[in-house]
Parts: sequence; structure tokens; C-alpha cells
Amino acid sequence: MPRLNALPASFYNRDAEIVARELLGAELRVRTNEGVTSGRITETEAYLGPHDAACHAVAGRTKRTWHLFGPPGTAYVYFIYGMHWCVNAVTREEGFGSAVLIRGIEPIEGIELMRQRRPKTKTDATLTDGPAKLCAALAIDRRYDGLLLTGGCDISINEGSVVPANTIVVGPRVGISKAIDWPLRFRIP
DNA sequence: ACGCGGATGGCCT
DNA sequence: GGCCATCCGCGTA
Repeated sequence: MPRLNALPASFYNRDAEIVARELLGAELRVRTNEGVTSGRITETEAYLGPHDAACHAVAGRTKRTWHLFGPPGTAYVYFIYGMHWCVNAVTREEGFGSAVLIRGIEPIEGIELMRQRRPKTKTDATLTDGPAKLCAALAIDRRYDGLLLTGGCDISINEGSVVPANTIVVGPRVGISKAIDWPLRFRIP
């Protein structure tokens, strides 16, 4: 059984790179009227703020990026490529604009519900191994944008297993066209 | 096991 | 008007 202690705002009120590393092993959990789905975070990317050309904060606080500038521990959910959602955890102080993109999880709870939501998926290995895949599996969309992940909402990130630092694979972020060689992608093999 | 391109729409310039 | 922090299926090996 997963632990249900949500990570506190103080956890998120640090540099995105640190938070991205330490979110590995934590549990992302979503409750809907269909049931609960959750997974262990296995891949993250750090987006450092307005000085990071690949970070959405470069455009300033617009309608789309509004909650990226929210308080630490806020969920920043955005729509991309006309059909996909991605979820971030906001880091550092309110107004700064840095976050950690959740890129992969390993299902813990509600795997049958996840399969129903992603019926075309052939194997469980590809059920939640991408930022838009996991949002589809957990039914994360605009409704969750701006909610606090720190407890009390239908979306939260909870304490999980501790991941040894020497097992984390570090590499460049993917899918971006600027600041492409910064080593800000973290994953558990 | 790759590589490529289409789907699809909101938002910033 | 053009750009996306993507995914999937189809093509060539």
C-alpha cells in the first residue's frame, strides 16, 4: 500500500533540478468519480525559469502559463499538439516560474482503469511511459491546472520510495528546440 | 529496430 | 501564421 503523506510546499520551494531528482520514486495520485489511479514517478525534467529558453516561463505570465507562476507545489497542466495534456509541479517561490515535468510513472493503483482510458495500448510497459500518456491514464486535464499537489485536492504527490542517487540516469531534455543540451532529464531505469 | 509524418487546437506574435 | 515540453501507425530493414 502506498503512503499517503503529500509532499509539503517546502519540498517544492527549491531549485527545479533538485526537486526533479527527488520526485523520482514519489507517488502521483489522482481521484476521479471513476476511481483512484496512481503511479510511482520514474522520469522527470526540470524547467528552470525565465532564464531557461526551453521553459514556458520565457513568455512571461500569460493565460496559458498562469499557474506556472503559482506557489510551490502547484500543478501546472498545459495542452500541447492539439490533443495532449502534460503535468508539472511548480517549484521555487510564487511568481518565479520554474517547474518539474512529470514524464513517466509506473502504475501502482487503478491499472485496469488506466487500460480502459488508453485502450490502444498493447503492453503495460507503454501505458504510462510518457508525459501525455500518463495524463491520459490518470485523466489529468485542464481541471487540475492550478490545484495544489500538497494535499487536500483530487491530485497529489505523496511520499514514496527513496531512490539511491547513483541509480538515477541523467541526460538532456527531449522534445525541445532550445537549451537542448542541458542535463535536466532524470530517470530510473 | 529504427525513422518519418499526420493528427489537431490553443495561444502568442 | 506558425509553433509546439507528444503519440501512434506505417514504412523500410
